[in-house]
Amino acid sequence: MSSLRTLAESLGLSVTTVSRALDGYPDVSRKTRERVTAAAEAAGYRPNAAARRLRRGSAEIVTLVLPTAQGRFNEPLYIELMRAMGEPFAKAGYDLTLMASPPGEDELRTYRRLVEGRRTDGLIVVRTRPQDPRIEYLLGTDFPFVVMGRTSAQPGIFPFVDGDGEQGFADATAHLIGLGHKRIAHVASPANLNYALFRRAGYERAMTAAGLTPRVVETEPDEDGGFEAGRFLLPTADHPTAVLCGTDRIAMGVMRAVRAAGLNVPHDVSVIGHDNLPASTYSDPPLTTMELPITETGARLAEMLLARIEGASPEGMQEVRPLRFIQRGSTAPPKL
Amino acid sequence: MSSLRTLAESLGLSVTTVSRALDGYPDVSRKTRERVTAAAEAAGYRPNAAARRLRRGSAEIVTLVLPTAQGRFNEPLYIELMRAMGEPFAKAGYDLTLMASPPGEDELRTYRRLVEGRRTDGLIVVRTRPQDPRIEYLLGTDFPFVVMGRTSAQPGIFPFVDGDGEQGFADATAHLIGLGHKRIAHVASPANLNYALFRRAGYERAMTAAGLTPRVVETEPDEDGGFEAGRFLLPTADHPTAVLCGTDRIAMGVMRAVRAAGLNVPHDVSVIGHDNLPASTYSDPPLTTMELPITETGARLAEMLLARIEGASPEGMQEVRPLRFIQRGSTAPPKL
DNA sequence: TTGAAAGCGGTACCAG
DNA sequence: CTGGTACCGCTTTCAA
Repeated sequence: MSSLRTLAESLGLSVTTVSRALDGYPDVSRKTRERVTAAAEAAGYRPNAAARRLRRGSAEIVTLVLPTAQGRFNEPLYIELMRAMGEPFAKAGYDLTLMASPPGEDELRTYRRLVEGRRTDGLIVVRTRPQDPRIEYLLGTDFPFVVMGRTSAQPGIFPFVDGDGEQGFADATAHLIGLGHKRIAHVASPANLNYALFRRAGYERAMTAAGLTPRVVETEPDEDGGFEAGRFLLPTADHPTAVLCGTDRIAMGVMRAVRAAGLNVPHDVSVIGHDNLPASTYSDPPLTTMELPITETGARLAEMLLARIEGASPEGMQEVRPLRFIQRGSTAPPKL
Repeated sequence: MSSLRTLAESLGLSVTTVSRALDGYPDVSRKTRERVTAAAEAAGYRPNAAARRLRRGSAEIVTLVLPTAQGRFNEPLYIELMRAMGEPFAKAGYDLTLMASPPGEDELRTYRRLVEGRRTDGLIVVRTRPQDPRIEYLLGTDFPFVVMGRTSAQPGIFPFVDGDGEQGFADATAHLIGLGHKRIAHVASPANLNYALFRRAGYERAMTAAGLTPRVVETEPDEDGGFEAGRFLLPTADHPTAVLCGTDRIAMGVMRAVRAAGLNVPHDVSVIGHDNLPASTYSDPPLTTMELPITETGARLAEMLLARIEGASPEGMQEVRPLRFIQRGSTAPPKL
């Protein structure tokens, strides 16, 4: 309600002076500033965001667009990411908002609206695909954005932070081999999710290096997908003694399939996931898994995006970070 | 980039005409309209959101502020809620955004910024407390908002949709009693969460009605809290044969405590939760639980908020809906 | 059917 | 140190 003008009138000052006093410009007398801030406080004055944006040409907002195909994604992760990024952005004067959008055509339209309507000052892209139309679009503008994850075949340079899924899955595979496993399967997320490619490659590399034959089943990255994959892999006598899963949710499904087949985790079949969901600590048995430490990732992404908004070049803003391996109860040496 | 003015200049028309042509006013010749829309399309014109907002006095945004205390909440639920509300809002021309905020002082400041800076046109409040300062604040303005959940001791009338936790927990208790259970405990969320009060009241009502003695343990509404509560309840010989939990996450922790005590779910101890998390279908055993159907809830809340923004009275916008009971494998008759 | 012009509420340049 | 004033880009009244 209270605008700069009414505030100025009530003080007998000009809007100019009031504006400057509130924005902390140095060229206002201390006494005036104090009077103004007190009055603003008393009147509960907040600048009209739209007016300010129009004038300053900046929305003071950064946006994470979350693709939301039914139940497919790991939502708590993104809320955690929001938490991690919230503070640096707030400190820099930006509101961090999340918009949900079904993937596909509409998603690109959402990006266009945001960018071309200047509804936001920067974007955080998540859930990358190997060749990602959102990133393609953004690279064609010079709009500031950062990516959690990577792409595989994208021309152009952009800031990202990603976990080293290739190395992480190679290490996990080697870990299983070290325990004595030979028949190790990989239940992979669909190849149209970029992380799936890296994780699979790491698994295959480690298997091949050990002279073992990779066996990959591709499935939806949720519990149902894992369950089906498990039902497919387990019935035979020479079933895998260990299953490396693309995500924790897949792993949950696989563990259930193991039980359904009358087998035991980890005694008959070891299971490893990725994401370290809250539920994974409390599954039976607790799930061995790995994760990209999200707090540091978020902080770094925020830093990068703020730098890009300030005009910094994306050069050198590409970071692949090691995954943290979390040993729990779902892995053990194979039965002899 | 392309503004109304540049567009108008390139067409040799006035901004007035171009604006009206694009907004579908009837008083523009068909030929002009076609020329204008084609040119706008070609130039990739999007109206500057800030300018439009300033002029129209509406942000075309509605906001859900998600309180995010570390790990305490059921985030997938809110993403589902966003999905459910997204379409009705989009159809009405509003962007639905989510902002994460740590509860407490800062949260209220967030609300103030949004409301007084006119950064949004409407708010969705979740995770209500019995006497909720956010709702108190909003009731003091005439700003449009809706609530998922209720309060207990709030003066004033506002739109909400909530699950009937009182009846749901009474029914669940009666269900357990029907199975033959007599020693039924309730692991409740803290009393500063409003839903905890209703659920507890329902449990106590059903117990008392059956002539049984209620036994309530209060704990943090997550797996750790459930685990601790379980460890507290289970060691004695006359431990409860059934535990009704305030949330699924509590139930997960309780189930783990049951296993840790060398007991079996549901054979020795039945467990029931609330929320129907994705993980609950895949726990071992799958968790018996209940839920507020979220799609309909979201649709209704969106409808209410749009009506409020249009100036409708909140009168009659209070809905308490029955919970859906989901019978799974974590409940059984008690051992004799 | 079209155009000129007045703002929406701030910010920032310029002058005093 | 303070005030006048020209915008930011769009919508909308009023006049032609």
